[in-house]
Amino acid sequence: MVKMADARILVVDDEPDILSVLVYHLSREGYRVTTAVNGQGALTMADAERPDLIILDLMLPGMDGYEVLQRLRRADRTSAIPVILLTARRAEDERVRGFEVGADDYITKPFSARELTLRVEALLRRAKAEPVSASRRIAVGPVELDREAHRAFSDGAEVDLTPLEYRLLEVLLERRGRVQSRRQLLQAVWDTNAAIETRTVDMHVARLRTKLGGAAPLIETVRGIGYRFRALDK
Amino acid sequence: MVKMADARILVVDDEPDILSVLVYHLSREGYRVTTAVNGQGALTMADAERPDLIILDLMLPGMDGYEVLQRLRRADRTSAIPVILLTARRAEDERVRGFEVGADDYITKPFSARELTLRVEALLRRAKAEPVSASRRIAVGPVELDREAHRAFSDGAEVDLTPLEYRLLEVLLERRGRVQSRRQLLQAVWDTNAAIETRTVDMHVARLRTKLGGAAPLIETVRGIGYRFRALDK
DNA sequence: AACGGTTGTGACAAACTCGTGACGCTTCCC
DNA sequence: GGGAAGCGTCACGAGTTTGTCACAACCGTT
Repeated sequence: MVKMADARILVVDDEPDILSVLVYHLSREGYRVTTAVNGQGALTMADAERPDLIILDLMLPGMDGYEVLQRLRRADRTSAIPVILLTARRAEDERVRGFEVGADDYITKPFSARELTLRVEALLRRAKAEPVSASRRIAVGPVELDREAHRAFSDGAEVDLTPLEYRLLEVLLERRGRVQSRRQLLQAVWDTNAAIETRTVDMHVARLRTKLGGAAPLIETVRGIGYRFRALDK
Repeated sequence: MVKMADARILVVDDEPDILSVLVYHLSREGYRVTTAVNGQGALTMADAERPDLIILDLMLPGMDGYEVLQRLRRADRTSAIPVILLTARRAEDERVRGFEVGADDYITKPFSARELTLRVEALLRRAKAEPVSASRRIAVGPVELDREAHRAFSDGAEVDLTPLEYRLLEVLLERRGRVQSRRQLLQAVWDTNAAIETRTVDMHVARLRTKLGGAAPLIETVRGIGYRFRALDK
């Protein structure tokens, strides 16, 4: 496995104890760690340092974690940086909201050093694997999309998709590996804040699954959250 | 030395290890690499993607490399793409057969990264020296256009086209394989930002289809988007 | 002015797409 | 174990998109 050390990680937390624990473990793994103790600092740091990963506590004085995340995602320079949210709360809707705003992963306090480093490694690996393709062609596992030709392939064979199915697949592929809530998908695929039942997304996911075929479920269901295209990059 | 990066290369191999080695080295050189793991996928891909170069393993499950190559050479759209054959076998007659079928070069496993990139560069340079289109004649599948004489042929027989139909066909042929929205076609064929209904395009496409004849739909409809000219293997 | 050919548009039918209610199954939680 | 919530899937009808016909406007030529 490729060693991911040398990656730069920005840790954002206002509690000194937690901050130091995080810095300790991450440094030990060989990451270069920088810190911020509030939202404004986090944004400044993210923009200046362009870290490879951000670990962000939800509870911050002033601007809270959600807002930091939202601003990160809106800014061109930082919108692609993977973010792990950190929270003491376990509530389900916290998670949902986090994913909807664009978090890539989630850690609840208390956490073990092992859990931390595992998730960090996983995210860095994934980020490296996907060179953020706005390109002509997206390929993930057996599925491919030729955007110029507007064609989709599964296992090399062309798959006939309706316009909506095509867009849905495109969005899922672009955000492969990340959970997308039904609402996010609605927003991305139907673009407007259309008055459409979220259940409708299920229907189209089912249609896509059928058309793409294959034994392994390429589009995974994340119960209570939404869907995720399996990240199968080689 | 001219930098050849940005060229698109299709790599066809069923062994994951070899595939990833190839992809790694080629990506490193700046090429845009796509892959296929069997013959059928390779053909589909070659037709859709129109890579600048194909690296083709002889040993494939199902349809073997020779057959893939033969079919490539028979298809108008892909017949000019340089192909490098890849094989573990050293036998002389393998090489001979490969060249007879239309390979441009040959690499035996194991190979060094340097050998690979040298041959790729050489072939791309050669291919670039002879530009394909903007020429007097465009031929795609059964359809041919003689631009100097301003005449069109289908299956060898001349087709009588109106000026507008001719321009529309020309545009579609030049951008074959890519979807063109009705608006794009209007812009390209009627050039001005003419105040013309987009539905009018449909009408002319229908007229073209009728005149070009043939069972196979040469001009494909991409529902919700527009039209795309397609070349079919013979 | 008539004529033959070309081109744009409205109209309509056919084909296709897509949202939704319904229902049964699974998973989760108490 | 039982109920509730989440999810997969079927079927259907309204709505949209496309293929095609017919026709009128236009244009250069006779």
